[in-house]
Amino acid sequence: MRWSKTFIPTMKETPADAEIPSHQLMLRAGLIRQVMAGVYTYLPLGLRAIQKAQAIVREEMENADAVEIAMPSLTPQELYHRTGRIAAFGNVLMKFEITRKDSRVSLALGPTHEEVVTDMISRHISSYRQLPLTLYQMTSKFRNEERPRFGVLRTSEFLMKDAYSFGSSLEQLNEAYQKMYDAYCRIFTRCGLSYLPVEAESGPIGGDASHEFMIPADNGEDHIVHCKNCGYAANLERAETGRENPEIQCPDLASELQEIPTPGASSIDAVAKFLKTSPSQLIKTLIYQADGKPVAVLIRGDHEANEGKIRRALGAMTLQLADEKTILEVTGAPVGFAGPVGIKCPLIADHDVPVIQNAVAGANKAETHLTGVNVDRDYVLTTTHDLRNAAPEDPCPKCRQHLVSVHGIEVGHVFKLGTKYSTSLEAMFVDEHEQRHPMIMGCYGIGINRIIAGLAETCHDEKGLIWPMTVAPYEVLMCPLNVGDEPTMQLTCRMEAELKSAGVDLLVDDRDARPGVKLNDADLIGIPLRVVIGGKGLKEGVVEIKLRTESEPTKVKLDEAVGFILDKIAQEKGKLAV
RNA sequence: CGGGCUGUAGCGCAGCUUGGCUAGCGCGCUUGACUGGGGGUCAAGAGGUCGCAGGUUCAAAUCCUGUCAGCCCGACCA
Repeated sequence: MRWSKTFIPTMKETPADAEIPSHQLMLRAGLIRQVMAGVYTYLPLGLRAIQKAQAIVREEMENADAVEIAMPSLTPQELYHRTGRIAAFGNVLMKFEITRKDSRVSLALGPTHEEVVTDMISRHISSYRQLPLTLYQMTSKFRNEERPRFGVLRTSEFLMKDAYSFGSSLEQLNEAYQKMYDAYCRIFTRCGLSYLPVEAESGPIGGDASHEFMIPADNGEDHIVHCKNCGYAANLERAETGRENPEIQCPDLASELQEIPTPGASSIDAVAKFLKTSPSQLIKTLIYQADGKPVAVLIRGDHEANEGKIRRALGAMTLQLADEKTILEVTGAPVGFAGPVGIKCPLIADHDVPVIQNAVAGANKAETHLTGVNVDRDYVLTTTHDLRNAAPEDPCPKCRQHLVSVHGIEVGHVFKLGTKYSTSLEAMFVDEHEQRHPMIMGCYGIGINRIIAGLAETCHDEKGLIWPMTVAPYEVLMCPLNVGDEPTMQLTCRMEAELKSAGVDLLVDDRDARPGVKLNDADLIGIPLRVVIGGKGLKEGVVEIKLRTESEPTKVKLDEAVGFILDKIAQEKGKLAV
């Protein structure tokens, strides 16, 4: 391809709206343009990178015995009613109505396709002999993000590879899951991404039922805790913390329970400051409604409550923070002064709460806190639970060494679904004993755009992008420095023909521009191999060949150049081979 | 949905506080000349409903009200 024939609008200056490197560079290098918040057009360079990533994903999916289909973006709302996800998705699902003759049809743009695929399978698979089966597709997904952000990392329309496995047994599910897990590792390695598989919020099956694939990056939205010692990695929300403390009793050194007026101090920080103590000395008492019934959740003041863990500990279906009215009823005080002592609802506490000696807690009385609060004497617990998010100072749950906290961009998620969708959509099979069972499913997603954005975010320098050879929009960029020079262009055309016939993805910068402009653009768009053809080199009978990652070019004799380039490409690809 | 910020040429910005000449600057773009190895020089140009609507005023980019859009923080996110 000739630069003059394609569309690569590079920008010297950074658009003011872009804050994170991937967004800035993808705009400046002419990969994307914004249409509206959370919606982007992919320009030729961006699209080519996407297509390279897709090709790798496709290869690995086929390799893992998944077969490609294409489901529509237009889906009937009725299916989401049947699985209960019309409510679960809420405003995230893009719903609309169309008119056909006299009837109105309720549609939704597919946010993911569990319903559509399961419904289809339920009509065509009825025997254990037809299982297992894994289907996948790469199509646009639609989610009405309340707040799209971070450029192309979180958008309302995005490309996702989604796969669904159907099996007749747990063994089949586990096998499909493992194949996908392995395929994902191969995909991200081949794409040149450094990634971290982390334990994620688990599904109905529990255990190791869900993993997210994260790209460690400062601008990532997800929080991960990672143990450098044993390799344990988990989503912050999922990571286990603390252990049950068997000795729940009042310490000997307990001081007296004392009521202290704390006017205006209702937040943890305010109370700690007011009483000149640290937040870790406080008991945070959160009033929740679990399946509609109030419950007080005790967390150490400097810790963060984890609603998923609380819900599981209570065995509740729904959990939400109580409203002011309920709080007033249960505690007898406005929001901010709840405490475990004398509260009129059940208590549940995190492991780290009863070990606080002479704690500070709300007095269940307006503008008042208690000091010298101790378990056993002042409030009663029979057991404790893991109810909070991991904190960076927590020890690794596996090896007790230090955890580090990092941000990550989620690029993939594998999930053991179980029978949630097959049950509600009646995707049943008959086993060898003529018994009917719901199929056991798994689902597996990859954000294709995030592969590209993640690379842009993590692989760049001050001059621009640095593509890995495998997903680069082009493998080689030829820069004839003076397109008006006859010998330069003769050589360029000859090499162009030879490289093309050797199957090289080639971009030729044939613009009549200053060398500085071309070389700076070359660095910006980050094509991995650059070939400079200029007067200086021609006099010596050489071209200059440089990897984007190298600082100095190699001078290569004209008749050896093509071979040299082919070797380099193979070498670079070899580094990412699996 | 709460909080903050910003809308002036394709991009980056100044002007607004204190209303007043024909709305400016840099980059980019067009034409020509010179130039030709890291965003070159000179010359001549094109390009604007100052986000939109209403109001105040003799007069609005500037003040007021409303509205729309974008960005950031938070809440939310199968």
